[in-house]
Amino acid sequence: MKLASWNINSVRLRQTLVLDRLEGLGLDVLCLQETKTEDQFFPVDAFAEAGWPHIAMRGEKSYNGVAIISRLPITENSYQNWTGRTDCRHISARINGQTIHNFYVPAGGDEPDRTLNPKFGHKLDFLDEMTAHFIANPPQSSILVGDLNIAPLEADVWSSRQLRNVVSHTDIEREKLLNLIEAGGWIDAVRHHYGTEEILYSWWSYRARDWQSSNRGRRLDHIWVSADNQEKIAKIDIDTPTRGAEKPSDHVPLIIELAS
DNA sequence: ATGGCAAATTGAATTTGA
Repeated sequence: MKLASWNINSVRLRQTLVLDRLEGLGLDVLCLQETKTEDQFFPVDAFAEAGWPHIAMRGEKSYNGVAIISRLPITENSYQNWTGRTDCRHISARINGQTIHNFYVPAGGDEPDRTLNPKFGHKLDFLDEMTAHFIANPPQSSILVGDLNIAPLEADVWSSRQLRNVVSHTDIEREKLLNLIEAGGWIDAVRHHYGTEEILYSWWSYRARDWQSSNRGRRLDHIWVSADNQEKIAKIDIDTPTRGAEKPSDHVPLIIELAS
């Protein structure tokens, strides 16, 4: 099974980009985050015509929104309202015997202090709930993907020292994400494939004059697999060139090929 | 350690992203 995860930053604005970049890759499943549209406006016909007729989505106006788009039938799907909100940050689907979780973890605002910044508290609570959930429900034949908005390792950011107090790379976030992987029973498939030293990014800010030459990236997007899937990881790709497309998303697609 | 940007909404300015 071949699966991609991509924070698309508006699926309606970039539906042509998605189809252009991903058609021809032989993808079975495409997981999108930040679709930024209500379900009634999701471009389902365009995906169906391109060969992905099965869609499980959860969107709202303006913000957030996730979708699992599949060539293969979706046998069941569900979602959870994490931290008691209905803000469309999670959907899961069962496809070809695998349970696929697609997450958009809160960005967390600017100030890394939950007493000053409720958004940071929301992010930490979200991670705590995810951890408790997967401890109580250990994943099996499962894949977890998404924009988790945390770059946990030194080699996940352009400067660990300069980003140590910047939301996405603070100690508490890094600890919570690594604990979620460990205690939650997940394998970081990207790091399993590339090792912990190689510098890897999945996001580059829109604000850089030249994203490529400044190259101040962060690995905020992730693909994890349950332990029973570890030996099936056949290939991992981070599609960096997509950041250089016309009207790009600030995130690039991550692709995993899992042997069946 | 940001920030030079971007998208969606509501109506040129605001919110959010990270």
